[in-house]
Amino acid sequence: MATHDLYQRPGFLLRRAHQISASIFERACADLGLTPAQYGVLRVMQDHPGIDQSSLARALAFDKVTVLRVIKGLEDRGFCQRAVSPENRRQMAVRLTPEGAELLRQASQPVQQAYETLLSPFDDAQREQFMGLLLLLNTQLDTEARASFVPMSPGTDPA
Amino acid sequence: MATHDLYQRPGFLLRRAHQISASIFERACADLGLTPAQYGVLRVMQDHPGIDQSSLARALAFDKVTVLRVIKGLEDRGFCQRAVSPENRRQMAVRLTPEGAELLRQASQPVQQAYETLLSPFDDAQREQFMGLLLLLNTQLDTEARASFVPMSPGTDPA
DNA sequence: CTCCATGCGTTAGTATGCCAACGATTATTG
DNA sequence: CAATAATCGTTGGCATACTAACGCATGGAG
Repeated sequence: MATHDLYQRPGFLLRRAHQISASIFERACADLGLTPAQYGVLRVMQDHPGIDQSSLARALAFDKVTVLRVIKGLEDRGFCQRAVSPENRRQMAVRLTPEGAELLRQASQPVQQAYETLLSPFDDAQREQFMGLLLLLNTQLDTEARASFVPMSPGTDPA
Repeated sequence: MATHDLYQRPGFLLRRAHQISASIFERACADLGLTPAQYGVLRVMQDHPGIDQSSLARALAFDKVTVLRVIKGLEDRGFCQRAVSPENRRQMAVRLTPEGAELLRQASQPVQQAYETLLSPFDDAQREQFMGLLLLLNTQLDTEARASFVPMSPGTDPA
């Protein structure tokens, strides 16, 4: 009878939890005008300067169209640059501008605060449980996507 | 240093888990062309015939604009009807059509299947933990929203 | 009864997330 | 080398999700 109580369905609770999480993040970073997606994209750019857009999308399990739009928005605001890759003319190499790096520095504190707020209903043991279960669900059900992406592989993180 | 590993941030894991959950649901209900949001709206209509759009939105913690568009889409496909409430001309009373009720019957099996797939990485104890933690997070962090809505209150569910 | 605040539905705009399709480029394969 | 397949970026379209603002109806205050 799992279909009876709508509010106890895992899909419903997950959707709502994600909604709350995004809301907390956006409120914490409202001064910077930073959304969770934008933050994720900037973080990957920071760790992998010159990464191409499709690899960036795979790294975050985002759609490449979504990443394209997020990057364009960040570029318009001066936080990153795009240039055709010299190695492969199909690819656009993206990287942070100094302004983008500065934005990430300024975001560090509010992001940490959002993290604390989101997990505030839990004690330490529950936090560990929650993260572990989420990680298990993600790794077990995550077909392809980030599987092919190797973060921190040798030669991928210059500078 | 919680900001260091992007992939271990709860917000990232929640977003990804929600994404996976929605994907599983949509795949299971692909034949019916049913999304999680549409299913939720239909379920509330079933439980509360004649409910107005804003109350429906609060019941699901949806935005009322989102609910409006979902309902219009369902109306276009013949699964629900909208009519100005005789009691309050500001409100639109929505209810299932027989086709909508039939759709919900046909969805019952695939929805159950999606539920099973989503929780398949967990054993029974983990399922209970996971649901409990999600419920705790939602209830603790859910300001207003569904708080004002009383499902199954006397006089709210006419035949 | 009249003014005013509130609530509802709607429109418009922005941001995420998906799929399908296209041209361009690269890799593969015969 | 030439034909084919695969990949990348891009555009367009659809479905969520939010905010802001507006017209309209209702309820309450004076």
